[in-house]
Amino acid sequence: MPRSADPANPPRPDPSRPVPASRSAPDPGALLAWYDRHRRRLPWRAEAGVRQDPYRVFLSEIMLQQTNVVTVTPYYAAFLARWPTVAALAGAPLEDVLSAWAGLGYYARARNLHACARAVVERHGGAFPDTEAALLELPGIGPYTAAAIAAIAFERRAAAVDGNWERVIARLFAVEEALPKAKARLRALALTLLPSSRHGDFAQAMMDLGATLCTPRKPACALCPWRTNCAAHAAGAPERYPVKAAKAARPTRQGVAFLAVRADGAVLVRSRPPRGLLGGMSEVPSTDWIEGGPADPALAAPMALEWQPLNATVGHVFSHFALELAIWRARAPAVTPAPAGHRWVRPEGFDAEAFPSVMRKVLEYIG
DNA sequence: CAGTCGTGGAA
DNA sequence: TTTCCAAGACT
Repeated sequence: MPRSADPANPPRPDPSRPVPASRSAPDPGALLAWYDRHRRRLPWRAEAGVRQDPYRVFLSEIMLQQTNVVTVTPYYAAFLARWPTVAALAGAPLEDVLSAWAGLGYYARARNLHACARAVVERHGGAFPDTEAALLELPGIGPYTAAAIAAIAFERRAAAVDGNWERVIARLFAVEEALPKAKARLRALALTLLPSSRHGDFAQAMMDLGATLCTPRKPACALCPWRTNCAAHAAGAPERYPVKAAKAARPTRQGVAFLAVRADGAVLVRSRPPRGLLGGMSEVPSTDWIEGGPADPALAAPMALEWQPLNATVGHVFSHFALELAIWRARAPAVTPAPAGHRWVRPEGFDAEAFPSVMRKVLEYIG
């Protein structure tokens, strides 16, 4: 391959800059040796040299998407205790899965987790397929997760390129192209790093490296097994990589939540539409959430009661907008029937409901 | 392909 | 307080 895209105008050495010392290619063996000494013990990780149950790899990988280890840990333990096998999870009602997932965020993951378990049972007889391509066909399993399961559970040679890999590779090769456009280039570079054995260990070693040494801020380059192979380190600017595109500003939307409290303490609740924001989750009835707020909130009240605006606002930040939710509260008689599509839920039943975090904040105002 | 889709912790 | 960030997938 030519060094320049333009053969008529080949790049010329810049005399004002010294030619950088050539770096040898990163050796996967060096990373694996580091991993053998420093591998983290995590609840979903098998002992060294032992292949992990594909279901456990699957469950942990879905939960870990865009979510910290510390946050995932208790959810992983609860799911594994309640649904120890993919067949058990497939047999559960979706509402149970959603309520167990409540608080973890990105609720499409819970819907897809459940759909995937059912697909594994129905299409594959309850055993996860053991190739990256077949895994990729399952709901909720994308390029990263397919490669991670294939490598960790089945010892397939696959590049499980996650945010850690991207950061490590961007630094190793000083990739100037900005994410997310750079994803294809980073993946191509990742494929050049793969070892010829220990594929599961290598996938996890890359993640450990990114999580413990090659961190976004203040990377511990002095301890890195690939220190001498790293272009960003050689340039003295590891934190400059990966380059990222600017993010869009986050607008603020307003709404009003209607907190109807029955004489016995029950609260009026409904379920959100099955897809989209907080899809399938439980909620206190509210107006639409829109920039500038609803013109006439009273029109959205779930039933005719004496609604009292509280001097309180619930603030919550979603991934792509912030929400300010005013609280209107009303007391309802003991025998008030629930309007169509709604139900009364007493506080003892809250744990069985799929209340996302924003709704748990609203429910603090029961009074 | 850029927008959608949560949450809580750290700096 | 604000910003960024964490083992991404789907449309």
